Amino acid sequence: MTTPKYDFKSIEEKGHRKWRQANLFATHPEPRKKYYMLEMFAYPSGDIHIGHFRNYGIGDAVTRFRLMQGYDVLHAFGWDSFGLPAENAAIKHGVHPREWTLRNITTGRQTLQRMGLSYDWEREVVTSEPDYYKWTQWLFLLLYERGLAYRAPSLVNWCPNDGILANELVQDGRCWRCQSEVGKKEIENCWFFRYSDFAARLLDDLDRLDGWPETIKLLQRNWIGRSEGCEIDFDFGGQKLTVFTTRPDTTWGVTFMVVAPEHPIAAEVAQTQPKVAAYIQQALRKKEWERIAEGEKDGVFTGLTVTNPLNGEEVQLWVADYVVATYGTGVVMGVPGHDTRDFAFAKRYGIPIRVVIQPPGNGLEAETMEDAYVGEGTMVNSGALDGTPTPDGIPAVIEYLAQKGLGRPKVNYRLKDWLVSRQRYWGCPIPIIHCAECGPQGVPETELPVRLPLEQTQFVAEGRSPLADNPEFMRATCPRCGAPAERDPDTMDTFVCSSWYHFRYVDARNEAAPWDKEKAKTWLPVDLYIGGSEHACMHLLYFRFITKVLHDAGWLPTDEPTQRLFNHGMVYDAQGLLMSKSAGNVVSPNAIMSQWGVDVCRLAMFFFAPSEDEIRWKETGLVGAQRFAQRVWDRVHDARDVEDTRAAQRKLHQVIRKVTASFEGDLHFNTSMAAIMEFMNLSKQLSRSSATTLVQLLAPLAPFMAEELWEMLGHPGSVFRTSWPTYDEELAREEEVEVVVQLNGKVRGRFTAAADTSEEDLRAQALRDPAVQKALSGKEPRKVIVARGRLVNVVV
RNA sequence: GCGAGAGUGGCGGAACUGGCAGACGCGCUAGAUUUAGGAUCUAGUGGGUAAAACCGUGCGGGUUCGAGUCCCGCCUCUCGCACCA
Repeated sequence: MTTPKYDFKSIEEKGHRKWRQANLFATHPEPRKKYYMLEMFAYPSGDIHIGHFRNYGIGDAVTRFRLMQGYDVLHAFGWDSFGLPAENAAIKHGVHPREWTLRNITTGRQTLQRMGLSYDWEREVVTSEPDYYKWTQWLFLLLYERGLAYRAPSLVNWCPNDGILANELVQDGRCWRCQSEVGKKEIENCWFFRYSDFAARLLDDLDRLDGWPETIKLLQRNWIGRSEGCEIDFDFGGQKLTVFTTRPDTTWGVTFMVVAPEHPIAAEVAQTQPKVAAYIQQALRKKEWERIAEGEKDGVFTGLTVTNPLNGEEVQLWVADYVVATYGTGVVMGVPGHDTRDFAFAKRYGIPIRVVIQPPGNGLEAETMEDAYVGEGTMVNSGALDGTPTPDGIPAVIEYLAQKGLGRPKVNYRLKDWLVSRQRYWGCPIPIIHCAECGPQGVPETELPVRLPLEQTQFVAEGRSPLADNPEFMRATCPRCGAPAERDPDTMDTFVCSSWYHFRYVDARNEAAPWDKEKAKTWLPVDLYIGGSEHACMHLLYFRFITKVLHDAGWLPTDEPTQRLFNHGMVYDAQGLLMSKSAGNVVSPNAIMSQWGVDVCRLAMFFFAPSEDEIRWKETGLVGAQRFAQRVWDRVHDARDVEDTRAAQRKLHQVIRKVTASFEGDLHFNTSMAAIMEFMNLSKQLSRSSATTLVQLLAPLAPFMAEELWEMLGHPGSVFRTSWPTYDEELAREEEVEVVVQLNGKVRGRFTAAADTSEEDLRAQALRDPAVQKALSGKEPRKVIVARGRLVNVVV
C-alpha cells in the first residue's frame, strides 16, 4: 500500500467535474440562512492578474467556509467592461471594442474557472451588453425623474488622448492612464448627479458602518470634507458678493477680497480692464498642478472695492488663482492677520494687515508679524464684540449677521456633484432625447435600451462625442410631442455601471425589471465585500450614494450596500515593485497554476501575510506551500484507526477554534495555516477521525486537494456539503500549564501545574524554587505577584 | 503642511485584556536516507559566552513587580489629502 503521488493536475480535473455535476455553487432559490459574498468585479483588460488571484482567492475561501457552515451563499461574478482601454485597443489594433472586450472576458473567465472559484456563473453580468446597460439607463432615468440628474456647463479636465477626465482621474496634473498633462476645457452640456446633496448622509452614515475599516471611513470623511461656518454677503456696488468662511470672528480683520479667476465677477471686471483680462487668461492657461504648487501667490487688483457689512469699510477687490473656484462660493475674504495664505498674499502686494484676534499672551502687532496667527484668542478691533474669546466669537458673529440679514450659518462640503457625461464611444449611452420644443426628455422605459451602435468605426472625435457623428444614432423623435429630435451623444462614466452591479447579481436574468424587490429583500445587504483600497473615495462612495438613491425610491431594503468591507493588500514582485507589463515582472496566474497547481498557489498566497497586508510574491513561498501540501497528502493517506492522544485531541480542538475565528473575523489565513501546521507537528500519526477534520479545515483554503482526500478517506459526496467542524471548549482547554518563576522580573525557573491551581499554591510552589530560595536566603520577599496560569514574579 | 498607519532575527511574519519576545514557514548548519534531488526524515538556529551572566521589538525618556504592547518627546518609511477660506 503505497501512497499515490500528489498529482494536482488530475485532482483538479476531478474536482472541477465533481463540482459541476453537483452544481455546488448554484444559488439557492429560497435561502433559509443567506450569505452574500461579494468581491469587486473586474475590468477585462487581457487576462486576470495576480492581484485578482488574491482578491478572489480570499472571497472563494470565505464562500466555501460559509457553505460548510450551512449558509446559502450568493456569490457571483461580472465584468466592468465599458471603458477606455477597449477604445484604445480598437484604435491600435483595429479590433472593435466589443470584440476585444468579449475576447478578454472569455480568457479571463477561463482563468477564473480554472482557479475553481465558487461563482454561480448563471448570474454573470457584462456591463457593456444591452441586457445589463438597459438597466444602467433605467437607473439614470430614475435619478433624472427624481431631480437628481441635471445638465450644466462644466469646465472639465481635458486630456489630449483620453478626453474628459473626472477630477479623481487627474493625478498631479496628469492623466491617470496615459500620463499626459491635463488641461481645462469648457463643455456646454454635461450631465451631473446631485451627489453633493447626499454629502451629509454619506458622512453621517459612516458611523453606522461598524464592519468597515476605520482607515477607509476616514478617507471618505476627508473626501466629503465637511466644514462648518457661515456665509457673509459683502456689497459690491449694489451686487451681493457672498463668501463662505469658517472664521467669521475675524471679519473685522478683512483688508481685501479675492475672487477666483473663473468667478463671473472676474469676467465682468475683465470686460473693462485689460490687465485683469490678461491675468485671467494666463491663470486659466496654467496647468492645474502649476496653480496648486504652493508658495508664490499671484493676483491682480481690479481697482474696485467691496464693502464689509460689519464695519462698512471699503476694501480692495482682487482676482487671484489661489482661490479655488469650485469650493465655497469661489470668493475669499482676505484676513492676512489670521490666515497664512492671505498673509502671504498681503505681504507680496503690500496690503494692510490688521490684528483682530489677540493670542493669550497679547502683544501681537501687525507690523512685526512674521506669519498669520491662526490660533484662538480674544477679539479686538472688532467693535461691539471686542473682548469675546474665539470659541464664543464665531457663533456670536453668525447670530449678529443672521439678525441683520447679512449672512447665515452654512455647512460647506468639499464633495462636488458627480459629472457623469463622457464624450466617448465605448460607454453606456445616456437615455435622453433633446427636443427643440420640449427640452431634454427621458427615453420611455419600454424603448430601453438605447443601443450603442456597433457598426461604428470612428472612436475619437475632436472635443465631442463620437456618437454625435452618427446620424442614424442621433435621429430620434421627441417622446412628448413626436417632433424630430436628437439623442444625447454622451455616454456615462463607468463608475455608474459599477455602482449597482451587485444588485443585479440578485436577479441577473430578469428581463422585466432591474431586479425583483423581494429578492433584494432576501439577499441584501452584502455581508462581506472584498476589494482593494484604491477605490476608497471613488467606487465605494458612488456605490453608497446609488444605494441611498435606490433605497429612497423604494427599490432596496437598506440604504447602505454592505455590512462589512475588507481591503486586501496589494501584490508586488520579489523586489517590492508593482508588477507591470512594461517592467516585465508580471507573475501570470496561469503560469504558476501550471507549475504548482491551484491549491499550492492559494496556500502560498494565504501564508505570505495577513490578507490586508501587502505581499511580495516570492518563489520560496511556493516551495513551503508545496511541502505543506505534500505533507498533508502523505499524512492523510497514512491515517489509521487509532485513538488520538489527549494532547492531539486538545490541539485539534484549539485549531478548529482558531481557524473558525479567522474565517469569521480577521481573515488572517496565515495564522490559520500556522495552527494547522502546529497540529501536524504535534500529531505525526493521524487518526482517521482527526484526518477527516483536518481535511475539512483545509477545504476552504486548498479545495481541490481536500475534495480528493475526502473521497480517499471513504466519505461520500463533497466535502463542501458537510458541516464545518465544531470545537468543544472542554476538550480545547489546557489541563496543565507551565508557570514561569521570575525574580525581579527575570525568568529564573519554571514548573508545571494544573491549570486550575490556586494563586496561593502557585505562590507557594514558586517560593520553593531553588533560585528564589537562594536569592531570598531566608528573608521575606518584598512582594509576590501571581498571574494565574502564567507566571509568578518574586520581588526581593 | 495636514491626516492616518507602520517600524520585531538573514527573510515573510507570530505574540489574547501589559505577563516566557521571535509561533508557523523560508533560508541556513549538522546528521540520516537516497544513483540523484528545489525530495524526505531527525536535531539545531536572535546576539553573546566554553557554559553562564548579560544584551535584544526604530531612538530617548516615563508609568509598572513586569512594556513589542500604555504615556510623553523624536527619527524613518508607506499611504491618503493637498492654497478647501
